[in-house]
Amino acid sequence: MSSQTYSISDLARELDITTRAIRFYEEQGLLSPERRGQERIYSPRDKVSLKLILRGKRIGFSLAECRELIELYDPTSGNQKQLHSMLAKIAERREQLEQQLLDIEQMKLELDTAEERCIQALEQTIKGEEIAQ
Amino acid sequence: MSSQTYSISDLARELDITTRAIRFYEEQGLLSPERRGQERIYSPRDKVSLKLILRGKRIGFSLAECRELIELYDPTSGNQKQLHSMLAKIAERREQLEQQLLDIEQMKLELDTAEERCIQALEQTIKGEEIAQ
DNA sequence: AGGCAGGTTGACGTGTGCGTCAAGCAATGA
DNA sequence: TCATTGCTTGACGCACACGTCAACCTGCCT
Repeated sequence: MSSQTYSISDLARELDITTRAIRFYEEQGLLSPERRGQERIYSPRDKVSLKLILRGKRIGFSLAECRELIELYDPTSGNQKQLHSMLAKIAERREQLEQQLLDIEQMKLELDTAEERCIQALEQTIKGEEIAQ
Repeated sequence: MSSQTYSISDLARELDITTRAIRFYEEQGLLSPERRGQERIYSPRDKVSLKLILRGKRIGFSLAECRELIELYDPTSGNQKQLHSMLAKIAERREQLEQQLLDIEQMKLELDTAEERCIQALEQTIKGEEIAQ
C-alpha cells in the first residue's frame, strides 16, 4: 500500500483549478511537491494543503494568509519563541473567523429584508398588471 | 431635524478607510453622493452602503459583488424580470454564505488541531529544557 | 493679500493572483 | 521516425483595489 501520488493535472481536474494556479501557489511557497526528474509529484498531504488554500480563498484569505495556515498546520517543531508566535497567530485567525461569522449573519439578515422588499415589489407589479387588463 | 450629512473625510475617519478608497468606490458605481458644488456630501444612506462594502470585503466579496448587494438593498423598483433576477441573485448569495459558514467551521477545527499540536510541542520543549538544566 | 485646511480631478504606480502564450524536453504509440 | 500527449520553465499581460503624487479650487482667518 504505497502512499498515493498525483500529477499536477490530476489535482487540477479533481480540485477544479488550473495547473497554472497550482504552480503559482508553489512559487509563493504554499506547496513544495516532490520531483521525479522535472515532474512534480504530489502527495495526499499536498492535496490537503491545496484544499486548505481553496477554503481560505473562499472566505477571502490572501495566499500569504493561506501559507501561514499551512505552516501552522505543519508539525514544524520550532523553538519556543516560534511556538508562542504560532499560538498568537492562531488566536488572531480565530478572532478574524469570529468577525466573519458576524459579518455573514448580518449579510443574511440584509438578504432577508432585500428579499422581502423584492417580493412586495413583485406583488405590486402583478396588481398593476391586473388593473391594466 | 434635517437629515445628517458627512464630508468625505468624516466618513474616512469614522470607518477607518482612506478618502481615495471612498472615491474609488464611487468610480466603481457603489456610491453616488450628492454634491454641493464640487464637494461630495454623504447621507446616512451612503454611510450604510459603505459599511456594507466593508462587511463584504471582510468576507472576501469583490467590489462588483458588493455593488450588487447594494443594488439589491436598494428599493429600486424594477420590472418583473429584474425582480425575479434579483431574487435569484439573493438565493445565490445565500448559498455562497452557507458555503462560507462551512468553510469557517472547518477552519476553526483546523485551528483547534494546530493549537493542540503547538501546545504539545511546547510541552516537549519545556521538558527538554528541564532535562538540559 | 496671504496662507492654510480641506476638497477636487487626473494620471501614473503597485501588489496580488493568476491567464496566456512560447519554446522545449520526455515518454508513448502508430 | 514522427507525431501526439503531458509536463517543464520563462516571460509578458491583465484585472482588481487601491496608493501616491501633482495641480488646482475654495472658503476662512489674520
